[in-house]
Amino acid sequence: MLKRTVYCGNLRASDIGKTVTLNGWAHSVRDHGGLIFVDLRDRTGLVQTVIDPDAAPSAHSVAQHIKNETVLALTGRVRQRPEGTENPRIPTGEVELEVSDVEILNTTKVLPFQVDQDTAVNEELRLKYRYLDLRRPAMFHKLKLRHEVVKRIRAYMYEQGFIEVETPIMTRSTPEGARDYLVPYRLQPGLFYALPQAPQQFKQLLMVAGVEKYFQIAKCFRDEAQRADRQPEFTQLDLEMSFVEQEDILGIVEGMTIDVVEALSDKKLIKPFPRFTYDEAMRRFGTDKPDVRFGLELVDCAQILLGTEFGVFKNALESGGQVKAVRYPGGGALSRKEIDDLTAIAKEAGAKGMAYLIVEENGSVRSPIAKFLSEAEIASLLAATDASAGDLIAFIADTPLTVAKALDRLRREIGERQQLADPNLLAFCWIVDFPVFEWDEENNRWTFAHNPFAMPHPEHVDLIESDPAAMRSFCYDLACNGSEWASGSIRIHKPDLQRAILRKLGYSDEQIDEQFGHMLEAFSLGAPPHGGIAPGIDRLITYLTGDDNIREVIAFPKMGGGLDPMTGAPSTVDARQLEELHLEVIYLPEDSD
RNA sequence: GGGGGCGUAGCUCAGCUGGUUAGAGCGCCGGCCUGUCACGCCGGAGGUCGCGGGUUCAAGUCCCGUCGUCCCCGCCA
Repeated sequence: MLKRTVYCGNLRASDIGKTVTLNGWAHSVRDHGGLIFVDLRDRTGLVQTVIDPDAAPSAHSVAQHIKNETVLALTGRVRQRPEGTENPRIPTGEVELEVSDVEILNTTKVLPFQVDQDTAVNEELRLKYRYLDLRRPAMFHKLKLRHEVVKRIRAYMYEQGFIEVETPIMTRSTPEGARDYLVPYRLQPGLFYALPQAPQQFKQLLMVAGVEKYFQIAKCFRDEAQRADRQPEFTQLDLEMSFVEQEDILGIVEGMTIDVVEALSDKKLIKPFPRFTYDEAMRRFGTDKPDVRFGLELVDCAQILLGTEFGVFKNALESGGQVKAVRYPGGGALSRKEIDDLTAIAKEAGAKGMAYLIVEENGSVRSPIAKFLSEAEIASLLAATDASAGDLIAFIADTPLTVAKALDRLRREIGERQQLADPNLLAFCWIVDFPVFEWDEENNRWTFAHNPFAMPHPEHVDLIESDPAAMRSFCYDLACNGSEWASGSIRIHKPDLQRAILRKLGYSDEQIDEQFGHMLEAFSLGAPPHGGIAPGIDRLITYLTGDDNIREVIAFPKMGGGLDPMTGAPSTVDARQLEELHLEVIYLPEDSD
């Protein structure tokens, strides 16, 4: 085999005159009957090669069999392209390879789809032939970018004194959180390992072990329904530090994020990252992961509507609810149907309806609810929402949670429709001081709002019996453009407090000892104060590439049901395997659910 | 579990209010072509219109069911 002496994409005018060998794939072939042009591609890029029947007759006869994606070794002399035939669209466009020897290393059948074009291809087909999909330069660049990001993150973490430690993939199932993937235990019937949803307990135990600064590029597994930004297995930068406070963790992650984004992309950042408490984010944006690339903050109308006669608003306020509004710039031009669509979005979020005011060009107001409101109320509402001619103001009156949810949806919808968000901006922002508990209406019990290991604010610890909902913790999320990308907390490091929190979550002491005993014991054996965070690597890459689907930045992702059309996983297994694992598959009748 | 979109040639798609033999571009096969770069020109092959049922003189088109996939809700410490 003719072995490569240089990569295709690296050839430049400075190489003119050199005899080189290239290895790669035929990206496109242009056979003129006489001259044959082959654009040869390797992972660095393309270079044009020319096979001349007069200069190299034997090479030419072999080259006639070259088709797209034929695997080649080409030897020849690098030369300047004839004047007027340079290709300024590719970096190697000044030169070409004058081929003297052609070796066909492998041929190809008809391709399931063309790799030399950027036209959209059905995703299932791309995933079935992912190795072909990844040959496309745009896909390779994503793999490469991901590599650069992880490399840069590692360098940053090493520089900061972190130690990289691997934690087990086969571990113990945890009762809370997402559904676990289970691995049957062969040596004893009925026992299972679980794949980790995160290395949470291990990293805390590494702090007890005195590692002090730990990180890992960690695979995590959650058996939950997929979304565009969720895969059953995904990757996090998992980190934990001892003898630190919240500020130390935020500083490390903010510094790392800025370093990576500025080194590896052209995206703009807001520095320093804005910070909101959870309560403030909910009040101003209706969500704990706001897209702060645009304004349109929620406006609380309670003060204005204190004495209102409008039943819907009045009832909401009197029953402890809220009336809040969001401005839709230019929304006055919406048709009746478009307003109905907007209302449907609010209803899908749980709202009973959506009231609105439209400001006409002459300053008058058009609205189904105008007749229920006084002129003073309308004037105050317009002033409070900063409304101007052509705007629509959408109102939601309901419980605080529903108001927040509905207006968050509306705000995002408006932002998207009006293209208010700068696509070149990565607006990271911190959300801090999450609640410790939230009330689970469905199951009539307290559940944790963030994670069960988060340290409550010390001044709130006494509220655990009197007002658990008011307790706040040293929990923090880092959001970006409306999605969550990192989540962490300062942890509880004393057994008594951890036990008290778990009790409040409804665990009996027996259950606590059974499921968390090893943690509590560790905390009683000299656990240092510690905390950590875990940013999502896959999502970070999509921020940098602009992809809206996480599958685009994962080499071998899974489809919706967790299926891999390339390998056919998941698959059935031999009866003998099942027997060894003490498992029996039971097929329930169709309608048994 | 629920809602919505999509499913026509190897790939990407068009196919109107149902009406001759279901089309285009790319790819593939054959021929021509010595400066192209998505080379060009000529010719050709290739379709159970996802699957099943129904309405109709007639279904890619309308209806019902079903399967696959994508997005969203639920779910996701």
